[in-house]
Amino acid sequence: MSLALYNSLTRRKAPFTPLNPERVTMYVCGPTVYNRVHIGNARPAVVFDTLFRLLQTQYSNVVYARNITDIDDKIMNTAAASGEDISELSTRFAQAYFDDMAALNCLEPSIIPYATQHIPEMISMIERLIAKGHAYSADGHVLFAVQSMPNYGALSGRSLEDMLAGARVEVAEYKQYAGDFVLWKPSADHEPGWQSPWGYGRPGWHLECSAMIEKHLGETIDIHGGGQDLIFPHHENEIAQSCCANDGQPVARYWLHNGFINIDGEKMSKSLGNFRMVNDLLKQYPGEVLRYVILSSHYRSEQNFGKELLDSAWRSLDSLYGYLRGVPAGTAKLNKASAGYQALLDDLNSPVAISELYRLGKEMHAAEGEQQAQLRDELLGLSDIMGLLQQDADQWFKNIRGDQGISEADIEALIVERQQAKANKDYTGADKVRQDLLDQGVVLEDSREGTSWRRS
RNA sequence: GGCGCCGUAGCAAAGUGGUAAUGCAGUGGACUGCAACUCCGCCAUCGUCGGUUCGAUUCCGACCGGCGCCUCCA
Repeated sequence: MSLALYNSLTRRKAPFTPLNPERVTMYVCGPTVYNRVHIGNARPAVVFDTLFRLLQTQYSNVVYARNITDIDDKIMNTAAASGEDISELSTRFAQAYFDDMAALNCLEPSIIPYATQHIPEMISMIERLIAKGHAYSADGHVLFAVQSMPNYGALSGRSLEDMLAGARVEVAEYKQYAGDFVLWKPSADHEPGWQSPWGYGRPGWHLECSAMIEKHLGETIDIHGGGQDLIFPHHENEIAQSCCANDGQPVARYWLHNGFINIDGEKMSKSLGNFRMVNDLLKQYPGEVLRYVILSSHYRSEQNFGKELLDSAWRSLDSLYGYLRGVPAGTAKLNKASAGYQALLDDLNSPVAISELYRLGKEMHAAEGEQQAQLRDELLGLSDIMGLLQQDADQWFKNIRGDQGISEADIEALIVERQQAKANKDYTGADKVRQDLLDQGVVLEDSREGTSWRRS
């Protein structure tokens, strides 16, 4: 089976065929950098990183771009509130985002374009849209005229009338039509901005993606991804801008959208105060645990994050690493005929692929010698696509869990002490040592070769 | 009001027109000085009610319950 993807535009799953197999292109909407990112931002990063890895098993040249939105009213407000320079603030949080995503085993995208570095391209696109009758300037703004585009609303599946019927926002008086959206807006003197044919101002939110896609990836890309909340208005407007600027050329052929993450059954929101920042979670859980949780459900479904889920994911990963522990290190080797790989090709069915990890792990554990080595390599080949099992198994169990733990030297010393007690048939003493260690999160495992330990 | 999504064991989560993968937890047993690890076994009829069908968790309809989006940046 070859890769099949669910396309939000057609609302169905279809075989993926790139425009140019020699250069497969993917663009994913990255964060607006005005704060630490929350776990909801991590989902698209992990999901599309997995797709990036998967595509690379099929095509030799995959170009993956994920942008940084570094000009935006939210950034301006945050900077104004703290007095920090806007570029310093956005640079700081962009780096924080990179750090967080790296902790989740996300590969670096091929290209990381920044909005502020593409102002000329955006201005040029606006000029084209005006020239072609799709945009107009009014009162220092430039607006996209949605009525000039016949099938505006195709992605989100709504008609202009429907959208306006439910509109709950007052219509600015400079708009010719209530549904028109901003391409360029004026900045006050003290606000960040750039000179343009329409005066000092800054770009509208949607424009950067259209301009950067065109510049770095081309008029029409293969895959465009992002969170479900971006379907409307962001992606709808991106389509409008790019398509109209390029005489009807589609901007993306496959639109992929991941579902939301909720916290304990509720949407993350400021009013509920239930944002889960990736950085905070990383203080309690290895990044791989967060990644495992994200991949343990299908990317299009809603996912509910909670402590129980995270703890259980950690124990689940312990099982997988447990199978690998004691098996000599190997080299990942992808078996393209395997059920796990086929599951990933089927619209990224990571839950099934993960279940195959267990099957392979069990088989490997029961096997010996060359057969075991083969199964190990196959296991690693599959887990590599998902960015899981990226650590040495022994190390996984020795890493300190939580805030702090007893040192390795102290553990070893206590084990020696217990051996002595056992040799003296002082089982009460031996058990006490074990219980003491257990109380500190260390589990002892006796075997013919001696006593080993792990943190739990 | 408009558009759309979801409802599978304690917690998660796949899946299929022919009686439901997998993980965690639980539980019975083997192993162990006792444990841990590991192994063997057990643990669901798929929100409710109708319809279509030889047969539905899977298709259709209704209902109940939960949720998302509906434009200038919450």
